[in-house]
Amino acid sequence: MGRSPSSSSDNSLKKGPWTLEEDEKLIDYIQKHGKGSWQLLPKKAGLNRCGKSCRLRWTNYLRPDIKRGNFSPDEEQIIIDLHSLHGNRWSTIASHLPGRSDNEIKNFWNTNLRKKLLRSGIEPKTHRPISDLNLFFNLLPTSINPWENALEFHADQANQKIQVLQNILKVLSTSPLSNTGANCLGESYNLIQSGGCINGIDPLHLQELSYPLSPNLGSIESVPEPFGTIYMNSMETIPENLVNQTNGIRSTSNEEYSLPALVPATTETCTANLMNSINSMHIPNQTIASNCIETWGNLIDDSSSSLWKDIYH
DNA sequence: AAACAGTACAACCGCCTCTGT
DNA sequence: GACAGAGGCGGTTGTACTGTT
Repeated sequence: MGRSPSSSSDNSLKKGPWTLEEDEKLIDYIQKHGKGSWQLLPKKAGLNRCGKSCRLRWTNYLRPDIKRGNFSPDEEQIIIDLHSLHGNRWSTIASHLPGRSDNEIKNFWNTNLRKKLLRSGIEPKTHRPISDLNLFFNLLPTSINPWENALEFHADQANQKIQVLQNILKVLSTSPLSNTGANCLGESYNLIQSGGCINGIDPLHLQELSYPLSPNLGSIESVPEPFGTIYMNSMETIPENLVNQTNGIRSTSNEEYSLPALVPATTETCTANLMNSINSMHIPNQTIASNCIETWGNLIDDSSSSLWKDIYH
């Protein structure tokens, strides 16, 4: 493969920020003669720049159809979606956003979206949950960083415990998995205990994980397991054998699931809320196997279980 | 007001890919 | 098929700007 001589090899060529005069020369030349060869353009246009520099200046800044200014929420979502699909293929992403250059999108990703995803507990590279909790918590504001607020966090354990259960039940009640009734409860406990999520929601961290939704992530076959997470695109029940092989379930469905607002947790209100949640799941009582109830009872009682340790720590 | 930290973004660099010979 | 030139791409850097202490 051939390689163009580095633009840095000619020290007589100007580098750095473009002046207004240079911009005008470039615009004027291209308007009159078209782009043609970038290699020859600077000489013809009377610019002491390399062709690459001219091309970059034109495509990223000077071309008439360039759109400047803040990215709209729609554009943000498109970028996130496309990034989950194509990775750092900025030019490919830019081709879906008229008026935006690959450079601009790249900068916007690195300075905004990347951090936004990190703060949401999502690894920007993989668009999957951050598996390293230290990394995740380090990204949180210190006011909610459990490492730095250990005492306060500890005091809130009971409240969180109940809240997690509420979230789990809420998620289950809005999940297609709820069709599976008692098995769902039991399996979900196993899944959550292993660090999984239900329907894109991570009950352990009391937050909804919002995923860029890419059609090609829809099938179980097409997605390598990040840390034992299954992606599914159908509303069908997950086969029992498949569930047992994995740690988590995540849906790439477009549906938004909203978690219940955090509530003060007294024993009375929590019990009532839990019972309400269970009742709202439309699971026939007789289908809830006794071992499932026992599992959840043990879960609630056993503060030393690995699940609660995950939450507390 | 000054110093420092964080952010945004234009521009550069080096490698890769495409295309013509 | 091998080679060379040109353009394209993604990663990185430099710097201006803004916010915070």
